[in-house]
Amino acid sequence: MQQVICTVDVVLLTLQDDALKVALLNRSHEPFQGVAALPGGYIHPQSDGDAQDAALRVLREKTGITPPYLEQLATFSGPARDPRGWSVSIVYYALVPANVVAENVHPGVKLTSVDKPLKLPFDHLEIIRAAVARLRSKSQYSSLPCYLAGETFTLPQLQRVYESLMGEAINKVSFRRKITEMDMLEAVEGVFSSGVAHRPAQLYRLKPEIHEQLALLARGM
Amino acid sequence: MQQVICTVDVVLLTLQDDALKVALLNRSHEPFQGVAALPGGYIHPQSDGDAQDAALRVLREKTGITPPYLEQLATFSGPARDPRGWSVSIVYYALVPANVVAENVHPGVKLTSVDKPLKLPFDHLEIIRAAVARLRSKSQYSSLPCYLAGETFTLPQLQRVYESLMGEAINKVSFRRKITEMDMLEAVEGVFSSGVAHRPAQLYRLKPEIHEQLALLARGM
DNA sequence: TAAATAGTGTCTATTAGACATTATGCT
DNA sequence: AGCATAATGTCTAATAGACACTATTTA
Repeated sequence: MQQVICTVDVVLLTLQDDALKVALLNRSHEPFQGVAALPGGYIHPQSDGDAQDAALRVLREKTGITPPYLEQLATFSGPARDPRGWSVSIVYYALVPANVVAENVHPGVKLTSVDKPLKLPFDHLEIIRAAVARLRSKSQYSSLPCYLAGETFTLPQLQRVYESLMGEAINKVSFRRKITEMDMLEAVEGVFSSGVAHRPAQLYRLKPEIHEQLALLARGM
Repeated sequence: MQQVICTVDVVLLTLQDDALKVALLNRSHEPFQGVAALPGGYIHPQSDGDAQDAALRVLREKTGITPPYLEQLATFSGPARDPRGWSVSIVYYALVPANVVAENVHPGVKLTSVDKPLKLPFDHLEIIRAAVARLRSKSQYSSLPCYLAGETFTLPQLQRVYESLMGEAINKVSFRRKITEMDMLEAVEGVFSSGVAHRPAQLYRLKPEIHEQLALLARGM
């Protein structure tokens, strides 16, 4: 009969100071007790409706966060990735605005730059690299970065999010044409009052019908 | 302790008469014995190096085919998708040229149009829809369709493959510009002699360094 | 040499980016 | 008023598509 260990892991990503951070926490059990790793855990067949439910539960229990966006990344498997034996990890990635992290995150969760050289147990480094690659790839042609920008945001703020993810400046006029083409935002009454000495920008939010969905571009950013 | 059934399923896709077909075979065991379904089976932790190895083994054992392209699609899970209990299926999709199918496929494998209304056990219909959506999506901006076109092919043949997948005509000049931009083909010495009464087309094959990889376009087809 | 399709040159339309101008808040 | 940044208008560059023309094979 089978002896396959079945777990979920979650790559929680957020933007802090224009840099992409991943949430790590010190493991409470063996193997690798005390070592920083991705939040993860066993599937609970008695209570979990599917693997995504398990990922949401694990993320809530371990980090205190319920993410506005969660998507399956891939499944990692093999005999060597976990010292307990042949294992399967169904991995999800979550996008969370910085303020939602700050207000809800459990103490002990560490936000670490994804570009820093990380030492991580299991195949968690490979998993994080895959999640970041997926996010950056989808950011080229979709509304995905909006889920890192918060509940409401201005277009200059959103452009900074896209630029941080892509690692390069975007033409302002082209950016706004693309945002209009995606048809995913609605203006929030009242404007962003920056307190600084210049014209304030209009606030926007994702249209309700877009939540947890993605708007797509025909030809990319 | 856990009671999670861990399996792999494979969506084998091929182009036959310009239509996308999926390989189905009648199940040899319960549940759904005798019913047409995707090739699938248990992971063998003693012998499988990872889930992809299990998918290759299952595909070879059940259909006789070793695919030139195999990629993880997604993992499907939950308590209701399999009557045996809470289950996980790590699903792969394979692209195989029609002639490779014809020359190697086991008797009993049925190729069925993916657009036909299918009655399938488990969540196999949803899985096939996801695989077709992934293939069509990636065909917009990558060399993926080449794996459906055979070992060697002419540019008019390749264009027909792309057009069949996308469901619409492509401008010939633009298509050739995009193929050149992807820089993935090398000419095969000698030309395709169609035997029909017109100018023969140059034969091409994927560059060796592209095999099992994808060439990408900056702005799509 | 006529028919059929391969392959390419070139013009036009569409899309993206550069740059400039106007708008609007604050000090 | 003057500064800073938001928002938009408009010109230019780059890319995509339409169309036509040449090339090469067989009947």
